[in-house]
Amino acid sequence: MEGALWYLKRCDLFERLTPEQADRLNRRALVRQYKRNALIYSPTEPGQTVMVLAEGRIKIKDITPDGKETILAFIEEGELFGELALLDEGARQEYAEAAVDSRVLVLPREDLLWLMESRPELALSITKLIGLRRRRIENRLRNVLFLSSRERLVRILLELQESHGERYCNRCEIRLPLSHQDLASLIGVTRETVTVVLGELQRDGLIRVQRRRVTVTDCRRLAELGNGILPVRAPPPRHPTARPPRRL
Amino acid sequence: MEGALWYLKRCDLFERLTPEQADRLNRRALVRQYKRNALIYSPTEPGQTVMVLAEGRIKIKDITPDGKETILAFIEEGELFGELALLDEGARQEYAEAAVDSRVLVLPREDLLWLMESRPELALSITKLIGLRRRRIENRLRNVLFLSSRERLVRILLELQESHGERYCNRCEIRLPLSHQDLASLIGVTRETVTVVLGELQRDGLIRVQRRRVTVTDCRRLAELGNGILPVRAPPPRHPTARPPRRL
DNA sequence: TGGCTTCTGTAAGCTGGCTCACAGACCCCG
DNA sequence: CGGGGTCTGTGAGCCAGCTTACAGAAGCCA
Repeated sequence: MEGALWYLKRCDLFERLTPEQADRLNRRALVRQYKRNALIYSPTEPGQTVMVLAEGRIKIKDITPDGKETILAFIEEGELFGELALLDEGARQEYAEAAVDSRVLVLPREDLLWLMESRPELALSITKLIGLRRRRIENRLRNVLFLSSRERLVRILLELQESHGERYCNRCEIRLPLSHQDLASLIGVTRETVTVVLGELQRDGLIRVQRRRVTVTDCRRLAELGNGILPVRAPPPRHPTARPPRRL
Repeated sequence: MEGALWYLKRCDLFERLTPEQADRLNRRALVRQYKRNALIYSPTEPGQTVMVLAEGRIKIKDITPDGKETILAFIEEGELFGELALLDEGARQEYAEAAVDSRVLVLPREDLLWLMESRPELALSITKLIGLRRRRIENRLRNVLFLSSRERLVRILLELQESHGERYCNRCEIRLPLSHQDLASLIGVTRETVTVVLGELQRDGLIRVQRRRVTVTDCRRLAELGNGILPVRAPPPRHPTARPPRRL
């Protein structure tokens, strides 16, 4: 019962609450645990709560009736999610699932709305959060509309590196379990296409691909590719006379 | 100079301002006029103002370096736009242009931020606005990823009818000048594809197409198409023995 | 009122990415 | 430690929508 507060305080949004505010949230918040792949909420469920990720990683996604999946976002520790429940109690329109074992703080929307009323600067922060995510989605839309699968893949890797990467000099580990299918769902292509393009990028020495794990091995060059500084090369001839260079 | 206030009051967001609030806005707001196709702001410009459309129609769009265009939204009279300037003074990332001759109320972001601080319920309304538009974009993304050009066109027509339509029973005029290119930019296909599909829909008696003008002539059936109640038919055989039925 | 520009209509041919179909690698759990 | 899921790799064939290329219609303005 006091765990909630402890987690809350670690989230930038909820620094410096007054004692009453902290107390109310502490009384009303819940901490929940989810195993990898467990469902946290689903699209038809009315949004009555907003969540903060205390520990783990969350995948926000959507699935069509015929089983095709889009991933809208991955949530990092300390981030808010399910925040559109603040707009109204309508259906969530998306799934949230634990990408790894996770611990989640659940806040009733009324309490957060109440808090926003009493703390305008917090309300503004949340507005900004929603707006920034909107910009991100708008960008995704642009990418889907205008870029080839290769370019989209490069950009999503850059984006993931930015928000979920651990940087060492010119290399960067993406701290998310990422299957080819996940990447495909992020950029709107098939798994097979991702497999091929990842293979090419690896051959070019830009990234290292392991099972459900991607490491950017040349951040600089990848960024240049993504920004159109380097032309995004067409795939190399598929059957060169010599063996393609191996890279471990 | 007192025009500003008059326009403001007609916008739901700004009802019931206190005299001081009204006064401050009135002093700081500007009214600007734009001719059809005039540019209101552009992507690289830092966002220092938020706007309310007093009269006319605004097109929010984006263009790639090689000239391909997406339309993100059309703005109706009384609606807010350029609202992401509230997040930060970063680049706007989009164009706003007058779709017809328009009159726009320009509010410095600081004043609106100040107003949001002093009126939590207005801050919340703006948050909702941003959030609702985010949902709309998320939907667009889903559509682009998962639907055929035909289905996307049907859905965008339904959406436009909802937000910009004038309804008479089972028919509905879309009160926007809409070229085939515009529709193409809304759903992410080429103009030629739109021309063909519009032709089919017209032949099926669902819509009526005139120059830069679309009328839904059978709202009910169109809605059923869009919701997957009716199967979204493949195009009819292109060269039937008999002439295709003419409809005026 | 005539010329220019924008918008619409049509069609032939091409192609990036999808579908389908396996095969082998890896991993977790019993 | 073995067997069934899950993930990755590859390739042949297909197809929706793009590209390219015109042509006529409709509005605009000089």
